[in-house]
Amino acid sequence: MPEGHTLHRMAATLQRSFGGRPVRASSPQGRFESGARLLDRGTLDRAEAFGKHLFLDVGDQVLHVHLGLYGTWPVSPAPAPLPVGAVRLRLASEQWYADLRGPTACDLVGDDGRDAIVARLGPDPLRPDADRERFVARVRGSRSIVGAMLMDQSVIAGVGNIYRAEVLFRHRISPYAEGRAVSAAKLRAVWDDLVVLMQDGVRRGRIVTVDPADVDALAALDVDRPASDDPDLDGDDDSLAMRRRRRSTGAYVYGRAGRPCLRCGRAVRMAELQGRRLYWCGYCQRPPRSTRVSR
DNA sequence: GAGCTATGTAGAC
DNA sequence: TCTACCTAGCTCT
Repeated sequence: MPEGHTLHRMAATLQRSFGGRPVRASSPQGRFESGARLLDRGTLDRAEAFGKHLFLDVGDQVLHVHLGLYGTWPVSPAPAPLPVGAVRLRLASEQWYADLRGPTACDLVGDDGRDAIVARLGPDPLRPDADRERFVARVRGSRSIVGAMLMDQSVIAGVGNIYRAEVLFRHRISPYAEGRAVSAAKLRAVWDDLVVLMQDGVRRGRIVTVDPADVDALAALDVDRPASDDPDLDGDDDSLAMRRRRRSTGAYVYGRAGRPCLRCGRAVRMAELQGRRLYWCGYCQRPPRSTRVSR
């Protein structure tokens, strides 16, 4: 779930639900008991995200949360039920409660700790104070491949595996192109696109990278077999069988290994890069002649 | 219900 | 480079 848009949305939700009032804090799991005691009955002054990091100012404490791969922190209407499973931190008010589960980080870091974390991060496309040119200069000044740089949080904060794959496809950039080989104009276009896509992700609460004009064509590509092959598929489009068949991920290339590229029809490729799965179209995103390597 | 996988990162080696 | 973190949605049986 959590790329940068998730954290920005979460910050806004926490601010809206708990902001300006004292909160009750507890650690039903016990692993954050001392921290929760320091937060308890403090007022949430501000919740904000930098990249994939979330910071809450509660009283004189600064809470730092990173959800990692599978952390969650949904806000639900009170009354809070008895905690189920490993709830690292529960925030509660008369109207709302929020159970934090499975985070990579949940610590009290203070202002200095927050500054140190933020200083490690590159510009975040979702923050109005972000410096696009810092991102462009960093990529242009490197021989690292752009597919790796987009996942490097010190280069650009908040982008994860889905936005990486999709934005590179949208701009027909090979993930294996060296940063210095990508033009500044293209990198500015990538940044501007990420701003739009990620803002949209904050609004919707999910990642949508396929242009409306392409949605139907892509969904058609991702139906496993034509409906005529199977009498069970008769009926409306929302039949269970149809939904099971429709494998569309809502992405151009992410999660579509082996399926046809919408633009050229060739199979979308997948490779492991730094322990993460990388998806791209080997034809639409082929590197420029001068830098081409066999892949 | 079991098993697999994932939008991530830090620390050990 | 490998592993821990230890959730939740999906697929398979």
